[in-house]
Amino acid sequence: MKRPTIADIARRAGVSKVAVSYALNDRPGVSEARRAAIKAIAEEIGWRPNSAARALSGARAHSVGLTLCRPARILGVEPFFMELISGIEGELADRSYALMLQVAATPEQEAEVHRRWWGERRVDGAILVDLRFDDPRVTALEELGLPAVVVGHPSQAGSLTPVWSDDAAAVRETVEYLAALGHRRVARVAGLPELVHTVLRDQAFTAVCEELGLEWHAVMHTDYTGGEGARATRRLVGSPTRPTAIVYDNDIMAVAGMSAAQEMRLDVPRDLSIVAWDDSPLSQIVRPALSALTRDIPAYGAHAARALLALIGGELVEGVRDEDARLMPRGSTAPPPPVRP
Amino acid sequence: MKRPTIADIARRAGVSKVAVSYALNDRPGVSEARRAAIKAIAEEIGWRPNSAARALSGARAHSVGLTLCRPARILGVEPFFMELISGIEGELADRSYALMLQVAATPEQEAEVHRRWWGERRVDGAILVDLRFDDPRVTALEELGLPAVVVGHPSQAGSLTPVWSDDAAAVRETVEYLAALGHRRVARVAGLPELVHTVLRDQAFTAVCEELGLEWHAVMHTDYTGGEGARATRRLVGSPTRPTAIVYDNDIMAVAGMSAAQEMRLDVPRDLSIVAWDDSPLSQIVRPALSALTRDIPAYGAHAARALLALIGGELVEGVRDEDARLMPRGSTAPPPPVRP
DNA sequence: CGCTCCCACTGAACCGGTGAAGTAACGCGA
DNA sequence: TCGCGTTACTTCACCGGTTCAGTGGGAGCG
Repeated sequence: MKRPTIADIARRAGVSKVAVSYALNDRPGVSEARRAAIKAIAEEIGWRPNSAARALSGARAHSVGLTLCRPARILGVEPFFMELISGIEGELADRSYALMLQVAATPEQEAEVHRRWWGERRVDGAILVDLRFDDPRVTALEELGLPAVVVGHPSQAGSLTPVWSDDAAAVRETVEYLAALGHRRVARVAGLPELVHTVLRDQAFTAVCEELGLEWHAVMHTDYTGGEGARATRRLVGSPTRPTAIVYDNDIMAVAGMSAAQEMRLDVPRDLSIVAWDDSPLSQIVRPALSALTRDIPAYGAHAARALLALIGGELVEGVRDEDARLMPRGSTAPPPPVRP
Repeated sequence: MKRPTIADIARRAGVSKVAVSYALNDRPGVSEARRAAIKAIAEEIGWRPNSAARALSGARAHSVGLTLCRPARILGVEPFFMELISGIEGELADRSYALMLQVAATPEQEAEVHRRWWGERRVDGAILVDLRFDDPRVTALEELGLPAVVVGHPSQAGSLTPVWSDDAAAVRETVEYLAALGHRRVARVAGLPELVHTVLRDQAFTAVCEELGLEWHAVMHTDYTGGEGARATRRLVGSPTRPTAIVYDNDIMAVAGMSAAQEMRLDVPRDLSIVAWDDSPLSQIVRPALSALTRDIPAYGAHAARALLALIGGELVEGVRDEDARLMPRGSTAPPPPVRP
């Protein structure tokens, strides 16, 4: 099957290639009657612009890139990424931009992928997630001059455009909520300490706990897996300073932590309150249902995509502050036990 | 920042563009000394082939497409897709092929995406998942002549190359295992009935149950969400013909079902045994841990990608039968209660 | 009536590779 | 010494769009 080109249309319309190009791109240079005729022919023979040809002359690839850097098992179990991708997609599809996806092993490899994409002119822009401190990807993208949006905090986004939500506010809401319930000993089971948002949440957590004058607080870092979530929980719960509430950085760890606590004969929420960061169907199907910090992740992705498309279009885009996560109290949080054994 | 082209290399090496092309592509036509010199220059100035230019002349886009068609929430919560993507990626990255991802609302829209990709020469091939009966995507890809691999059963793959695992064997293993434990009343909470693998599993389930002469068996269809999994469970468990074992089509429903059963004061596995199709970290963090049908999904994706690349390379590829899922017994299965109340 | 300006449209060049065909230099055997 | 084949290149054309610099004709205007 032969793909039609503008030359085919030009022949059938009895005009030059250029007239066809003008007509199809809604640019001046052809009469309205001719434009309509050309468009009709294009429609009839099912013409589509050859993206390679377009990219070659117009210097637009009409696609954007997203790299991920987590092991397969973790990527799979974190609903965050797929929901984010769905949101990005929706926005891109409207403008018939394509999304290139690449999974890498390290941030350095991700930067290398960006360099390759740029060199090969494969993408017009990139979206960064899982921002790190002194992130090599930020440096690489700045050097290349490739338009990019960082899904993460402005402080580490360099000159790239940040799309972010204020995790500190959500942390504050959560800790205040727990304190209001009467909790005085709280812990946070956090994700990878090299990620910016982990540290920002850590800092906010510590600051709010101290501000509220809580008796005791602690932060433990993990790799986001259920195994580490459970282990951290056992450690916390088994220690003499046992917390009465734990906030987890994702729902898998929260579920694992809840299971671990239940195995240690603790009742959730009577003996231990649990909060998960990032809501997902998972939070709602376990018993008790998890109190969770919820936000519209597909919308988050859509905002990032929209900002990127604007950047690519040459607009000057300030960072976009997305809405903060909101605490959704469910069955896993309650006042702490009145007396500690 | 200006991207170097082969013309730049040619100028510095004092040869023609074509000589550079020959040298860089390891084709005869240049002396070894010159080839080495040219490659050194390319390396030094960081040259990368412009993918658009290459695609325009060579007719290879060096990328493959994957479309998904499920709502964001379900995509997110199903580890299957991300793990599959990881596997596909690994294989593609080795040959520096890119992956284009698109989320669509319906199979018809997916077919439309394929048509667009083909028309725009954006991809050299496509991977199909969630195969349906009389799948419009299969027809579209056959018409277009776009190389494609179907992750699904050969019977519905048309002339496309199937990469599949024999779900019937896994169903048999599971039901025989449950029967050997003593279960005589079993149910299957299945996914979408329009998907081929759902129906094949349904048929195998029914056939094996009858073959083994079980007292009672049933299949219920859902949309894969935890909510429907829980609802199906409540219905099954609340009915007079209450099953002693339920097999779920994904782990989210299995977890939801287990929660629902526990809320109804049933003990898992004493009163009800539970098996999940497709293992994931989730199966292992809940209590009791879920007995699950496990398989190496990234490897599955890698095989699909490899088959597609071979197809694109012009090889004749027979279908690839992947290894079957294996039952991994854990704490959620046990002999049924001796006497029914 | 002649001049300018605008409109509708065309030809040529270009983007950065690849493929086919042509050519000069060289080695080698007859 | 000539003819032939091979090697190591070069030149030309092409992929399918876009951009730029024309160009011819008609309307508008003084």
